[in-house]
Amino acid sequence: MSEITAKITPPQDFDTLRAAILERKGELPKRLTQVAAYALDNPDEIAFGTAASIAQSADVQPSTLVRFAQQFGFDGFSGLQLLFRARLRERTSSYEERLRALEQDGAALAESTTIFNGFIAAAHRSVDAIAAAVEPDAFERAVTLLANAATIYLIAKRRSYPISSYMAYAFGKLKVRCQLVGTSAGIDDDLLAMATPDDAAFAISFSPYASESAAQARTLAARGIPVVSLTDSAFSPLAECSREWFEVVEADHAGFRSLSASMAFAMALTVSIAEKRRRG
Amino acid sequence: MSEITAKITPPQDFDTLRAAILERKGELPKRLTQVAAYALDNPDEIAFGTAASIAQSADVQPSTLVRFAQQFGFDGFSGLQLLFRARLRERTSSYEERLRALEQDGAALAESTTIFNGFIAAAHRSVDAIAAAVEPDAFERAVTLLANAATIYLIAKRRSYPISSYMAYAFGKLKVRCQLVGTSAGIDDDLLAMATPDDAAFAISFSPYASESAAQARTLAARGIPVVSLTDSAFSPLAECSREWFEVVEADHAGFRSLSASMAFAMALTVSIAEKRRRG
DNA sequence: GTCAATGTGGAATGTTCATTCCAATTGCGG
DNA sequence: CCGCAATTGGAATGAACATTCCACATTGAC
Repeated sequence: MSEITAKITPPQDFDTLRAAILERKGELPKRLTQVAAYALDNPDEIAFGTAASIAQSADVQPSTLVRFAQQFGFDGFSGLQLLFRARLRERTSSYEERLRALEQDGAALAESTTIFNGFIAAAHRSVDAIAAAVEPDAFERAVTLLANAATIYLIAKRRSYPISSYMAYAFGKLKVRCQLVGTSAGIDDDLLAMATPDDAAFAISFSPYASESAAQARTLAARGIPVVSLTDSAFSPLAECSREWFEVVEADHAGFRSLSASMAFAMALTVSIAEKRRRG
Repeated sequence: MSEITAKITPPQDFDTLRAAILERKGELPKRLTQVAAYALDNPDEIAFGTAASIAQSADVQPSTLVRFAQQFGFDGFSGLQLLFRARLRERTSSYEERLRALEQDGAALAESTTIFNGFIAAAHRSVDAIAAAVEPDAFERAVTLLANAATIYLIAKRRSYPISSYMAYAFGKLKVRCQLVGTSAGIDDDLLAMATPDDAAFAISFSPYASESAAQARTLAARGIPVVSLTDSAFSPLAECSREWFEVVEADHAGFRSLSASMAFAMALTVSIAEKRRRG
């Protein structure tokens, strides 16, 4: 009983699999062709369903699904299904695929190159994520709120400080009055004591949240000063005391995050506010 | 044994569930709060994983996941998981709609939305540009140079200051000695006078170039201290006095630039340096 | 028309998984 | 400090599942 089907290595990503299916579609037996057509037409079903449910939809037996997967070098149906799931995960950020292509050369790459590519990919994903997460209406409300403020207080400590410092720089250029809170010790609270309900605040804080930022935001909110915030989780203490808040999930590489997406958001907010003021 | 938990009907869609979780996050026990945070921060994991794998990631027991789901009226964990899957199915289409709206450019859109989309697109382009522009070998050389320095001096003024300030923050966490130059008036030159050829400098400057940054970099270079720089043009005064220099062209929107690509580069450099040191 | 080879359906199997249950622990009110 | 209730961890359970296997059907060759 000589094994004809030499052990082929299965496709590693969805596109390769798709190409392989299309290529062999003609030479496949009837039922397997049926599965092939169904798989390419209903990839989402394959990703989420169970073998039994998919088999029913495609009008074949579960065992046929297994045979189909084995035709393409997988151990069983589950291995093939993983590729369909991965596709769904990465559809938003196709950069994962690009990165994996980069990493395939990876053995020969210097570690610094791997790290660099990782941060580039993370930046892309982060920007995609914030583009999807920010609701235009909420953004517009936040802009209006801040544009109407006499002075905008920018609250940020530690990791988020670079963002607010860039906003302060840009506001300066744009002739929008703002006050950076979070620089050096002590004077912060005195500064904030001067804020009135005619003003507004923009607070930024990422996990692990600096307790002063949250406390300051809460204090301002309690005094009737509207707070807009940028944070990385709905569980942030900032979320609950803000009129409007936005979530930015900076993808990380090896546990470190760049601020790429936050920076883009911050500049969009800054310029939008200035523009709204200019127009009256 | 009177049943207290009257049979509540579970949320029917993801947004409702999300709202319910946020609403009750305060009154939930510790482990369930942990699950709540994990679920909202890693929805994709919930959608695809098995109860066991998710439990491990979230650092709880599988049974806790079931209890969590039951808190919100589901029979078990599987019912809750369905909502996370449905969300993923729908997200793809809504994200594509968003991109289409982005390209249609603005008829009915609020101005802030146009600006926001513009900065998102600019961030994408910038990151692509720097990924293409940075040569791995040069990057590796720069990392080596800076990793060997006793103290790393970070020179940046104005627009580039937020980047160096984030690097300084990260270096602090990573236990890499560095000195931020460019904060307040006067003391800069005194600081730099202490630098020796065992040290190194990383300078950042974008057009219009702050004259002090260029002058400081030149002075250091003349004293035999290696300088690495990040700038936006080959004509930058920094380029000529640097051992290694990198070009980042931040795409702009309406004349304003975010620092998205520079931030990604800076973090890649920072982490690479720390990693190289750690490995000896 | 017969035989062999290939393809197919469906039951049987063994594994993985969600769920349940109970004991141990923690936190809280007295 | 004690006792009770709520919460938690982890093993036990039973259901759902992918996979395998075998009998049967179909196809194509001689």
